[in-house]
Amino acid sequence: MTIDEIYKKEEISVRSYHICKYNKLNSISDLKKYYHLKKSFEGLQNCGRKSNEELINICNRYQDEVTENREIEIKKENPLKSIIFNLTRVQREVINSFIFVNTDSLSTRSKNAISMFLNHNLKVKNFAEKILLTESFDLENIKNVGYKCVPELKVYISIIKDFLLEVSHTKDERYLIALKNKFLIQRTFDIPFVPSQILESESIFQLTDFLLNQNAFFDENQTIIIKKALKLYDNQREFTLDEIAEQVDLSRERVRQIRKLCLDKLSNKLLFISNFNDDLFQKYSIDTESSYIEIDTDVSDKINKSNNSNFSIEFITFILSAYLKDSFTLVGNYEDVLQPKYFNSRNRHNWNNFYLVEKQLASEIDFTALTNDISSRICDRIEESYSFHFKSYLSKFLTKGNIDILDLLLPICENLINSEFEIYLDLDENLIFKRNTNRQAHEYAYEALEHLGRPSKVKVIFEKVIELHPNYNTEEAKIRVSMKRKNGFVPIGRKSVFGLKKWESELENFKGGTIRDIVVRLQTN
DNA sequence: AGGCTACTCAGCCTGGATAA
DNA sequence: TTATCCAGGCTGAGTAGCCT
Repeated sequence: MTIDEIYKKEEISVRSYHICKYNKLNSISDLKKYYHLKKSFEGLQNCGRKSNEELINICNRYQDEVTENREIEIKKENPLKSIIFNLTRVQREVINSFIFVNTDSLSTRSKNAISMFLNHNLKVKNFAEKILLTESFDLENIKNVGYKCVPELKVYISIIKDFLLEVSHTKDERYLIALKNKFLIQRTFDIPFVPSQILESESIFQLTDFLLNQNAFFDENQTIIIKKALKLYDNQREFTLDEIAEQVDLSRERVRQIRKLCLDKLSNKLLFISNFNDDLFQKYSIDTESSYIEIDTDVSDKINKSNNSNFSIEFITFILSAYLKDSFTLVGNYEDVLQPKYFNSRNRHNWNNFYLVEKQLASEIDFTALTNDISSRICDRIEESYSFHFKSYLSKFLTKGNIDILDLLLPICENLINSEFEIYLDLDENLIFKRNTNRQAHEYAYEALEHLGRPSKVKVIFEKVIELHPNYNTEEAKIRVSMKRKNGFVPIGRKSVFGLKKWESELENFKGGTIRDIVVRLQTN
């Protein structure tokens, strides 16, 4: 209680009041301290016997309160210390993630300042040691914190302190987690009401949907932009940047920048959902113990149906990757996959899909190098189909040379190349690169002659070509001119008869060449 | 004063689609 | 097969306003 309050209650005289003010004894505890030290107020200027009695009286009257206050002060200090050091692992984790998310939602300036102050260690122990338990702690002394940041950071610290105290009261994990969810959602995103259905179901998809629609992850414009520019929903219309720009009244370029900005932040924002404890296996038969998770239309339908959502397979996979961040790696480029119109495949593979691969397993192989290699092979001109054994090919991309792991990786990689490149292994597990150049006329003629098996007239060869390839659009003249020596043909005589060069060595009694050639040969023999 | 953020603009590049 | 158009990407320069 302050001296002004005492004076207002008319418990002390004007003289005593002035004595207190003049000597900076502004509260009862100040009076008490002074009295405790000097045992009398008479040493103060203007203080006579009457004022002294009055002030001593006040000290005695409010003694209980003072000692109470002191007790509270002691209680406040010591317990917090012991509370923090006695937290269980779950409690610490809960608080850690709370601090992390709260820090992340600060303004850039405050965030940078506070994480610099904490040496980028946002764990509760460090936070408490540097801020809550340091008596001399003063926000304004933190580098880069100015008067604008102070109120924001004050709220930030008090939220964390409140949360810490609340968490310390209970050890029931389920309760803790529900409490954290509610705290987190309400405080982090400033959302006053969270439907209990979301907290109870603990569905990460419902939560994502809710937070997106509440503009919790991004502000209103940003949310509009990512909803239209990213492939978040099933069967959604693709908008051009110009269309979106018109809706949010910004330039096309700015929309692109915001989209990039949000996309870069999206997975970080989604980390929030890992606070939930969703039972993916029971609900959707997603086995989080397996080495590879594939979301097909069946699973996505199931998810959308039970959550009343309409997420695309790609975004569902993305959400899952955030949720399962500790045990799974998201293989695939998120810009490629989530931005339908995005195309940046300068010298690299442009991904169609995401793949959720168990973390350990994913670290064994360089998926990027693998896809880039296949991609560059496909982009090259392939004059002739070729193939090699897939398993030994894969071993080139192992990061730790752990050959034993290949059996586990093979089905994953096979699936990956099927959907990324539409190329398939044959029965002997060979990877086949099919010819990608147009077949030329002479090749058709060659094939036809091989079928005919003996030197034939152009007309016959042409008919054979048409018989073998009814859809091939060509003419007799084109076939005739294509049959050059360099392409492996030999003309025989002057009657438009052609054979294959290779027959000269394979067949007896076969000698190709023009009449002149034949005469020259006979003469030299 | 100087840093940071949000934003715009111009210029140039690329790949895909389509017309010639 | 080649030329052209178009959407979209990247980059650097620059502005305004706010904050420390």
